Amino acid sequence: MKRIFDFNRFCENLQAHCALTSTKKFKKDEVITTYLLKRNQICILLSGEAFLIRYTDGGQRHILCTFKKGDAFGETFYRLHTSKELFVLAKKDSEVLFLPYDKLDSCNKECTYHLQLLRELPDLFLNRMTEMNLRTELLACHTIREKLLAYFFSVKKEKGSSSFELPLSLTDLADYLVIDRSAMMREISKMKQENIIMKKGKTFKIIHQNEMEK
Amino acid sequence: MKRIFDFNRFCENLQAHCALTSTKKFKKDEVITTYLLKRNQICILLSGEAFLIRYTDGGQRHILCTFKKGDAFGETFYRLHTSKELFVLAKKDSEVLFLPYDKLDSCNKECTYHLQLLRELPDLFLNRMTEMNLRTELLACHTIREKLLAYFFSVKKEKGSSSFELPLSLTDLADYLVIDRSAMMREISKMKQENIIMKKGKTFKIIHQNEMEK
DNA sequence: TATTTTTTGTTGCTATTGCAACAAAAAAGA
DNA sequence: TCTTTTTTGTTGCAATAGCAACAAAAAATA
Repeated sequence: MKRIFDFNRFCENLQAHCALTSTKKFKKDEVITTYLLKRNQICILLSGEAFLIRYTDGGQRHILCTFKKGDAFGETFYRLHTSKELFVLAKKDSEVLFLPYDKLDSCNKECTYHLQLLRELPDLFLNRMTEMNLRTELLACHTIREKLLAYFFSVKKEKGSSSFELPLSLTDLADYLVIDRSAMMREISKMKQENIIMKKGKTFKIIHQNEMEK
Repeated sequence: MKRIFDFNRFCENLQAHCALTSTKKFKKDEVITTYLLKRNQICILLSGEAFLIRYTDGGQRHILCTFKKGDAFGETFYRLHTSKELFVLAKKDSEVLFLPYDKLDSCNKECTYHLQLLRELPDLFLNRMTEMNLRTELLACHTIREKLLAYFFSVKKEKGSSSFELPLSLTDLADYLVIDRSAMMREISKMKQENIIMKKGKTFKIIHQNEMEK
C-alpha cells in the first residue's frame, strides 16, 4: 500500500514521544479489540497479522478484513449500523499501537504526531475502504467459481506473479468469501480438472484467464 | 444522517462564494459522473436521487450505492481496486454540486469553505462506509430470505416504523442485493404465505422478527 | 385519454450450493 | 519424537437459486 508519508517512522516517533500512545503484544488467537463500544480508538498493527471477525446468529464465522503490518483499524474505521459485535483477533503473535481518536488535536504542544495523523486520516480510511470494496465485489459474484477466480486475480495482481501463495488458509478463505468450504473445495477440484487453475500445495496458478483479466 | 455541521447551509455558501465550485442539473437516467478516471472530484447531491452502478461482464446491473440529498460521492470516496468502470446515474431529475478534491486547501484566501470541508472529510467518508458496510452485510447473508429480512430490518430501523415503504423498486432491490428478481419474488410470496411479512402495494411490514431484531 | 414502457407476479426446470459425514495429510504442541 | 489438533480433500443428498418465458398491473409518456 502506498503511503504518502513514512508510516513506520511515524509509528516509532509516536511511541517514543507521545504520552497518549500505548503498545501491547498479543498472542495468537487473542482478542485485540472489539468494535461494539465507542472506544474512539485507533489501532495500528506494528507486527503480526489479524482478522476482523463476526459470528453470525447461526454460529458461522465471517472474516471481514485481514490486517497486515502497518494497517490501521478500530471501530473508528468501521462505522457500524448494527449492534452485532465485531472482534479483531490476532492470527499470529502481534504487536499493536493504540491511540485515542477523539484527542487527536488536543495532545500536548510538542506532540505534532497526532496532527500529522489527522491529516493522513482520509487516506487511511480510503485504504480500509479499498479492501472492503474488494470483498464486497467478491461477495457480489454469483457462483463460487467466479468468487474464487476474482479472488485469485486480486492476489495475482497484488503479488505481481501468475503463481502465488494464498495469504489465507483455504478454511479461512471460505469464511472470507462466505461460502461452504466443502463446496469450495469441490469447485477447486473441478477447476483443476478443467485446467483453469493449477495447484501445488499452497501455490496456485491461473491458466485460462479469458475475460476478467485486470 | 447526523452531520456535525449544517451541510445544507454549507453547500449554499460554497456555491455563492467559491469560484471552484460548480453545479449542474441532470435529467432522469443521465450519467452524472463515472469513477474510472482520477477526476479528484467531490460531488454532492443537492436534490434528486442517484445510484452508483456497475455492469458485470455478463451484462448484469449491480446497484452499489444509493445517494440521497446531501450525500457526497465521487471516486474520491470509493477507491477502486479494479479497472471496472462505475457510473453514477440520476434516478430522478437531480442537481449536483461539483468541487475539486485536490485543490481543497489551495483556494483563494477568502474561501474558508474548502478547509471546512477538509475537516469534515473523515466524517463524510464514514457515512459512505456505513452504507457500504450495510450492503456488504446483506450480500454476506446465505439465503435470499435472509438477505431480504436483513434489508427490511435496516429500512425499518431507518424509518423507525414497523410498516415502511421501500426506497427502491423491487427490480432495483434485486440488483442491489445481487439476486435473481424472480427468485426474490418467489421468496417474498413464500414469506407472505408463512406470515413472516405483510405486503400491500409498496408497503411492507415485518410480523415475526424472532432473532435478527436490532 | 390512449399507448407504450416498466414493474410486478408466477411457474417449471436445472445447475449450483450447503450440509453432513468422513478420511487423509499437515501442522502445532507436548 | 509422539500425540493432538487443524487443515485439506472427497462425496451423496436435499434445498435453494438462477434462468427463461410469460401475463397482468402500474406507471410513464404521447
